[in-house]
Formats: sequence, C-alpha cells, structure tokens
Amino acid sequence: MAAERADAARNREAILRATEELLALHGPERISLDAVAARAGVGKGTVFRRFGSRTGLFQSLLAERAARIRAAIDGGPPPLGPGAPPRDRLLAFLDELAGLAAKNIALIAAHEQACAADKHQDPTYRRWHDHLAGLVGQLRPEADAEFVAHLLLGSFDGELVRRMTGSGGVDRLRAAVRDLATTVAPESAR
Amino acid sequence: MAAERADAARNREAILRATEELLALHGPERISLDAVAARAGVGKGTVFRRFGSRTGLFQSLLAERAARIRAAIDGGPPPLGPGAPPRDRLLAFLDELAGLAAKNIALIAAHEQACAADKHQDPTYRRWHDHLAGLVGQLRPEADAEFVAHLLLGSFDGELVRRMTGSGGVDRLRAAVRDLATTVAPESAR
Amino acid sequence: MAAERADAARNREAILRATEELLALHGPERISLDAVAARAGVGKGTVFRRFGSRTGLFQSLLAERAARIRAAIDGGPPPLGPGAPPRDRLLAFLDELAGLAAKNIALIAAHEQACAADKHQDPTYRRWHDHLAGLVGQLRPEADAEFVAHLLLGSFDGELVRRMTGSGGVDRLRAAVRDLATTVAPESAR
Amino acid sequence: MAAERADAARNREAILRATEELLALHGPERISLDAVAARAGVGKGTVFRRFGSRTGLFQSLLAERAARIRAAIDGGPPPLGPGAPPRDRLLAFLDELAGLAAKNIALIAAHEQACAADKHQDPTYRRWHDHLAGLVGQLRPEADAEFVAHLLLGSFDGELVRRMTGSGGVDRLRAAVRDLATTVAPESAR
DNA sequence: TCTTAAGCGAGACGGTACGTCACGTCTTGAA
DNA sequence: TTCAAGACGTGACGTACCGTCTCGCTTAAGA
Repeated sequence: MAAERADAARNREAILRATEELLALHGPERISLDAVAARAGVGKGTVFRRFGSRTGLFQSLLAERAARIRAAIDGGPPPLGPGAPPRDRLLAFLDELAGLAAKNIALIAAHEQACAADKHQDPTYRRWHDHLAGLVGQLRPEADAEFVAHLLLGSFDGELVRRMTGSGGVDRLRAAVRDLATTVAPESAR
Repeated sequence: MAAERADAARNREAILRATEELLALHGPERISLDAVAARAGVGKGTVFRRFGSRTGLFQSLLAERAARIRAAIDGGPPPLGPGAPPRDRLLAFLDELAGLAAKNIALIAAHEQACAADKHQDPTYRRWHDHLAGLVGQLRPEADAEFVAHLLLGSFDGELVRRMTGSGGVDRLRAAVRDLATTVAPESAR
Repeated sequence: MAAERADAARNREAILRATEELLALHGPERISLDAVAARAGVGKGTVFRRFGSRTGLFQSLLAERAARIRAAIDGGPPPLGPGAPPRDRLLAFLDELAGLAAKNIALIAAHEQACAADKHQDPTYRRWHDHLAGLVGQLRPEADAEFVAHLLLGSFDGELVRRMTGSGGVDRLRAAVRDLATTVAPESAR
Repeated sequence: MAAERADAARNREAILRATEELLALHGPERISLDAVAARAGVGKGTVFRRFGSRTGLFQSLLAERAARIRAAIDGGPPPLGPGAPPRDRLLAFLDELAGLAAKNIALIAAHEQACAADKHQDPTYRRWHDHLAGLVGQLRPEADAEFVAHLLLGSFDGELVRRMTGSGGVDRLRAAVRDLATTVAPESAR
C-alpha cells in the first residue's frame, strides 16, 4: 500500500472539514454530497473516490473524531487505558463517549441516518462494542456481554442524546450513563 | 366523520398486506413505495392518501402488529395488564416485545430506516416508552426513567434483534432481555 | 393518449426555451442538462422525463424549429408543397433548409454532437431524407436516391454551414446548394 | 528532432494495435481509453503522452490507414497520382476512398464521434478535402469547390457507409460514389 | 332507480441527491 | 534525470424514489 498522494490527502482533509462545517451550519439533515463537494472546492467524483459513499464519509469523520478515544483505550493511561480494573475502565469509557456524543450530536445523527442498517459494520462502532463487550464479560460473566454492549451504546443514539442534553445538558447524559453503568456493574463486582 | 368507504378500506388492507409481502420477500431494504403500490394493485397516490408518507405506512403497519400488546397493557389481565406489581409488568411487557420483535424483524428494520430521526415521534414507540418509563419510575425512583426506558427499547433495534435471533434464536433474545430487566429492577425492588 | 398535463406543457416549453437561450449564449458546446434545468427553473429529472436524454432534447428542439417546413411540405402551397414539379420542389426544399440551417447553426451543431451515431434515426432527419429521396427518385430514377439524399443533407452539417456562412453569408450557402441541386437535377430532367 | 526511442515506438504501435482490436471486437461505441491502455499493456498516461487525446488517437490511426492513399496521390502512378486528367484522378480517388471506408467502418465511426466538431481540423480530412477541392476547381471552375469537396467527402460518413455496405456491399457504395462523381464532373468536362 | 357531487384511484409529474463513467492530469517511483 | 504506470480530480449524465397534483371514475346519498 503506497502512501496517499499529497493532493489526495489535501482533498480528503478539505472534504472532511467541509462536512463538519455543513453539519454545524445546517444540522444533520439533508447534507447533500454535492454541497459537501462544492464547499470543499472539489468535484463530486472526488468525494466518492475518497469515501466510497455517503456512509463512508460519515464513518470516516466519526473515526477521526473518535481517534483520540481509540488511542487512549488502546495504550493510554488508566483508567481509560489498560491497567485499571474493568469497572473503572467501563465508567471512564462511557463517560468519555458521553462527552464525545454531546459535542458531536449533528455528526452522530448524520452518521446514523447514513449508515442505517450497516450500523454494526461501522469500524468505530465495532471497536467500541468490542471494547465494551470485553469489559462487561469480565464484570458479569453470566450476562450476554455482546447484547449488553450494544444496549450501552444505545445511550449515544443521536435523538436520545439530543433530548437528554436538550433538557439537562451534558451533565444529565453523563449522570444517566454513569447510573446505568453502575447498575450493570455494581460496586460489588470486582 | 363519515365511515371509511368500502373501497378505501379494501385498498388500505391491500397496501398493508403488500408491504408485508415485500418485506418478507426482499428484506427491509429498498422497498419503494412504487413497488408497494404496484403489488397492492393501487396507484401510488392512494398509498400517500392513506398513510401520508413512507414513515406513516410503516408506523401503521407496526401499530397494527402491536395492537394486541397495546390492548393487553391497557386493559388486559395481569401480569401484562394493570393490577400486577410493576416488576412483573415490566418483565411481562419486555418479554412480549421480544416475541413481537423476533417475529417482525423485517418490519422493525424498515420502520427504523423510514422513521429515522422521527423515531421518538412514532405513536407506538411513544406508547411503549411511556409505559416503560412509568414502570421504571415506580421501580427505581432515583433513576432517569425516561432515559432508561429508551435504553430498554434499544433491545428491539432491528439489527440487534437480527443478530441475537440469528445466533441463539428468539430464546437468546428473551433471556438477554429478561436478564437486563432483572438487573434494572432487581427482585429487591418492590 | 391523454392530453398533456398543463404543468407538464409549461415545463416542456420552459425547457425548450432555456435550451435555446443557452445555445444562443454559449454556442453548441458543453451545454449541460443541469444548466438547462437550472435555467428553466425545473429539476433535472424533469428534463429527462420529458425528453429522455440529451439526444431527445435536441431532437425535439429541432423538430420544433422544423415544424413550419414540415407543414409546408406536407400540405403547403407549391413549390414547397405538393403539386409542383419535383425539380421545383427539390430546389425550394433545399433553399428552405439552407435558411433554416443558417439561422440555427448552434442548434444544428449541438444536435449533431448529441445524436452522433443516431443521426439517421432522428425523426426530423428521416423526414427530410425521405422527402428528398422521393424527389430524387423521380428526377433521376437511375441514381441511388437514398444515397444522394443523404449527401444532399450533408450540405447542412453544422461545421460546414458555419464555414460557408462565415465567409460569404447565407447567400453563399444558398447559392452553393442551388448549384448542387441544379447539378443533380439538371433543367433537362422533367 | 531526436529519433523516437525504441520503447516509445513499441508502445505507440501497441496502442494502435490495441485500438484496432477493440474496434473490431466492440464496434465503434464506447471504447474507453482505459480499455485501450489496458489491452496495450501500458499506462493510461502513455496513451495521452503519445496521442494527446482521444481525438488524436483516432486521427493517428486513420492517418496510418490512409498513408497508402496519401502516397499514391502525392507521387504515385496515374490515374491516382499526378499526371492524369482531373476527372480520372477524381474518380480514382473517390473509388479508393470508398474501398478504404468500407474496410474501416468502425474506425471511421469512432473517428467521427471522437473528432466531432473538429472534423475539419483533422489532417487526413484536410488533405483529402484539399485534394478534392483542387480537382473540382479544375473541372468546374464556376462551382463552389470547397463546398462540393466537403459534400463529396460526406459519402464516407460512417453511418452512411454502414447502411450502404449493409445492403448492397461495397459495390453499392462504389457505384453510388462513381455515379455521383460522374454527375459532378460529366464526361464533357475536360 | 336515476342524478349528482364529493371523494377516491391511478399514475404522470416535479424535484433532489446519488453514484457512475471516462476523460485528461499529475504525482510517484523505477530505470 | 527522464519516462512509464496508474491514482487522482472532475463534472455531466442518467437513475431512483419520494411526495404532489390532476383528471377521470366510483360511490353513496337524495330525489
């Protein structure tokens, strides 16, 4: 795999930035890829070459936003990173996701509508899910960890996040998620 | 309000049946309303006259499928209906939903993609949510009942249900939901 | 065949007018159907619904421009219409075409590039060709009338017309065509 | 001007041969330069470096096919070459073109669609046209030789040639062209 | 039973956004 | 350092499908 060409990288960046700006301006709805291309100053074909489809574009953008969390989980310091007890990691991770979701409501919403049925195929979602399932498996071996992990991630559904932060701010979301995690993994566990 | 004309009722029925058949045949993806209209043997305008939009069509279909549950909740015998302790009602309700979801995966998926951001506006969803939130509020007054109710309903996300029933059958889903409910509302509660 | 809907007719007209205007403004090259749609104030889908393709659009426009000639040939007064001797009809027809071509260079050029290999399928071209072939067949029964008719229509090739009228005006084209016709059908014939 | 490098010449040849083969295989339509490059076993950039554009490629191929005629006209033996009376040269030249066209229908068609509006700029076409115009000018000084020459070349339009040879074989085309030439330049002339 | 108008059915229509295609360019690596 | 390979940028094209609109017909209520 050769390195990405310089112009390709530049355009990739421009497209992602344009998408962000449009999300900020118009909300998640009806952001046409034509508009993205126009704002990025590239042709529409370029958008499709780079990202394959509407789905791919939003997946890439989400992956970018989530890169920091990903790094922290894989090799960062505890409690997010490896080394801390599972319960602490779980709480820290969900708290981190809550913060991310609250700051990226529009992106999350757009991502959801674009990815639709492929939600479970999205690399970022899978990573989060696998991480969660691993922790839940440790904390509650008798539970259906895969199922519980999906449900926990349901906390960051776009519409739900909008409602929660709309009345109560990010703190309401954080508290609710924390309470949920505490229920799933009571202090007695580990 | 005059009674629905005989032909109108007949067409309404034909459209719902055609939608079901297409869902069964092709899965939830890409069922165009043109196809629905064609299979129902009616014009496309009729579909929109009856159901308003793609969203409305799937909402109506879901409402139809959920009618039995609705009746049971509102006035049926315990434990689903009024009268039983909240914890029993919760478990019974979620179990009922699991059965419904497992039998209507394609419809659920189509409903999700059609309703997208309006999910929380759907009458059936709202009814389920309000019912759940009420029960959760009784069982765990300190929790964010609204939030928890949404999370619980996340169990019946189309893609998730497909995965669960795909490996483990409806029993896996039922067990997981039951376990979840038990966690949220431990026997000690009430 | 039901009558064309009122709005459809209005849009059809708007699209044709927009095409004309763009042809007049930018010449025959690179008139995108997006631009046509935008100028006509309709969606692109409408253009394609009405005219099927780029080819169909220009064919329709040409047919419109040629309608007068068509009517004159089919039922107008001599020498263009029926009744006059073939030689007179031939001369009159070619003269008429020369005038039409000179006034519609941009359209002709666009039509050519759009229709490309389908040139012989175009209804207007076919009508002209058949008319010419009929006359030639009468005037010179020994000749390959079909072939000659195509050749004569070659006089109105966009690029050629541009060159002829560019240096010599429409009169040069008219004279050359007349001379050609005289050669093909000398006065002695009929 | 340095001699063409050996590999460059080899590539040039490979590209022309690949183009011919694709023309023979798929007809004139939709031969993409990507396909040409792939079949020639070279990169697409090489095609463009050698021939400049799609237009240039087909022009070069046509020029190659027409090289024999070109040599015969410029310095070959009569009646094609210099020395014969204009009328004989005209007839011989058109007959030669008819043979060439009949054998290269696909190329001619591809050439036309590629060159489109630039038809008159093509070196081969210009050479033919100038040659014809010269002869016509001698035979019929009173005629618009430039115009007539273009018209005569219209005999070798791809679609027309296809039709003529399709029903009647190359002989029909030859006869029609000969008859045409006889009309333009009757025996009495010169 | 016949008339009539209100509602309904059918599908043509308008529009938006998507993804494709193939041309011509340009960067990168190899000779 | 020059040239080949092919990844890249581009934007027009045609398509799919949603929701609207019009027109002709059916139904049901009144005479």
